[in-house]
Amino acid sequence: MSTAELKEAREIFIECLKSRGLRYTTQREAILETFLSSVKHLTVEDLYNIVRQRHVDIGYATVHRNMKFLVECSIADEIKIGNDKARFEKHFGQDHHDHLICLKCGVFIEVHDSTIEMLQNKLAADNEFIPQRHKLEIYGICRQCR
Amino acid sequence: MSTAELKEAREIFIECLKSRGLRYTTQREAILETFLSSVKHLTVEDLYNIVRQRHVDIGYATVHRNMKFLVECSIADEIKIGNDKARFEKHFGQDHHDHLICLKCGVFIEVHDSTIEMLQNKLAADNEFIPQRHKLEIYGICRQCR
DNA sequence: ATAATAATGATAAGCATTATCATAACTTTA
DNA sequence: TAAAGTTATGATAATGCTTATCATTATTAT
Ligand SMILES: [Mn+2]
Ligand SMILES: [Mn+2]
Ligand SMILES: [Zn+2]
Ligand SMILES: [Zn+2]
Repeated sequence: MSTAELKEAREIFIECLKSRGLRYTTQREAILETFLSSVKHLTVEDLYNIVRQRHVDIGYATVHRNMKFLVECSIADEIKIGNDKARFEKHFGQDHHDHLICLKCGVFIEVHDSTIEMLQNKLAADNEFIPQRHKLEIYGICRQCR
Repeated sequence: MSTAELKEAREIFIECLKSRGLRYTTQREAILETFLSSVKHLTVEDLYNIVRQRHVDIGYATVHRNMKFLVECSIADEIKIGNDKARFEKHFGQDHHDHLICLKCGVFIEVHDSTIEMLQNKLAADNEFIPQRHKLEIYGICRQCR
């Protein structure tokens, strides 16, 4: 994530907070920056451990709470697979994509197919259903784990 | 579900049990028949409450355990949405389908598009990924809840 | 400075799922 | 059939993730 992107995300975050009468704290800044500068698809626990390197006394609940809040602000997306811990990835500034998920190593491969997206909308329309979001996950074995 | 289908499912179940040295008990029969004759997408708790009408002393753990086992025997499929309770539907004798899920009333609308399925396989192939199963869920508002 | 408001961090609660285990039921062996 | 061996059941405990609670701290408004 570039400095400019980080700056823009921070502005969105601050704006989202302000609109609800909430404050931009040092914890929130640390969580936002950690999230934006880390690899994708991390859990709250992963992020908590990274944030603590810089912000020793931060609480797990604070990280959890604010990751949920980043989702509300459309800065993060939450990914939930079965009963596993939720994982997070950037939403803001990133194109929509789906995931190929390796059953052996757990890697997430990001993919996109606009024809699939279009056909999904058609399925919804055929059923007089108003789609808001969707989830497409393909589980299998990745190249490395073959 | 027709009588013939029920009979066939029972045979598959018994065969699956036998191959593992397990027994076809009255509880297992009650759970299988309840599952096959009920509407789709019920939770273990739902099924537990229905089975109890006929089999008063059955335990929740037994229903849970055996629904998992029906999945192993490819008689049932488990559907897991977010942190909700798992739901089950028939696998045996039913074509693969995806779901439109209403965010208001929770209804599951079953849909299928073979072009989407084909394009999913292409996505996997392009990434040298061997697909085993997938999950496509479209969340939105159904006709009734409009 | 004082009062009001929100955030934090520790911890408890909630909830679905799964494990444990004593007892019961069933099957095999003698 | 009786005894021994095996599996299933049902009650309940344990687990794991998520979320709620609340006393304390920090920030903002008056
Ligand atoms: Mn992703
Ligand atoms: Mn279905
Ligand atoms: Zn892999
Ligand atoms: Zn609806």
